[in-house]
Amino acid sequence: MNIRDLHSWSMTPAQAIQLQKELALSVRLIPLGRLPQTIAAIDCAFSRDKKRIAAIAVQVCLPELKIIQTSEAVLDVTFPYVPGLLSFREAPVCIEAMRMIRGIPDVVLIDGQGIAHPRRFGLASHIGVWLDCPTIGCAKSRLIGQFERIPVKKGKYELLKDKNDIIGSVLCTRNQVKPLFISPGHKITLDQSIKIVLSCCTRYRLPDPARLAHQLVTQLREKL
DNA sequence: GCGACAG
DNA sequence: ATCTTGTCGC
Repeated sequence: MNIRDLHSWSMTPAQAIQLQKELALSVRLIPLGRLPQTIAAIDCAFSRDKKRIAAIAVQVCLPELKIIQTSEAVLDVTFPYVPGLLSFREAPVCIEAMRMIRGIPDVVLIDGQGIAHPRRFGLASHIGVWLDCPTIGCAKSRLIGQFERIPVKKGKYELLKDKNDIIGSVLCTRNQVKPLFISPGHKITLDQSIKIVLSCCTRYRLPDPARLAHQLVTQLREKL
């Protein structure tokens, strides 16, 4: 897919925080126009020496969830891991992997938070704004937000709130298994995000596309 | 000051 | 994320 640069990735954590506040203004939680026919998922892994980061993008079709194409990218790590600033570490390689994808998927699943973030601009939102396409944050654990009780029945969920905002949901994707933290990243609503993630869940905690991307990037990791 | 803290 | 063995349950 064609992608244009929005900004440099070289900056200090303090500058990164300021940039997130500015870019968060361009996040649009508008409903997805039509039912998604193709969905992509991206996952990252680090080289053994932790100096390089790799990403795999997997595109599948719905509702079959069959792989249409995959792509990969490897870059040098240039930013430390700081809670709240994950995109400055992982977004560059994720974007590069998406650049190698032919066509444009209807929605992209990201391993991290969407707006369920201190400045409402998690990894999924950053990638969504950069690519100007719908993204869903699909995290395995919580960054911020409160919720009532942990759902344990597949398909059930609790709203994730921060102050007076509903920033996402705690979604059970498989019976009796630790829930996922779903939040819209860009150009999609929370309700649609939940439904789409569930439409990708067959027999595992992670939605199939995300699981596939994780398996593939883990293999790629060994060849680094 | 103390704990929490995506990947 | 990464390291790291066995073990409980469907």
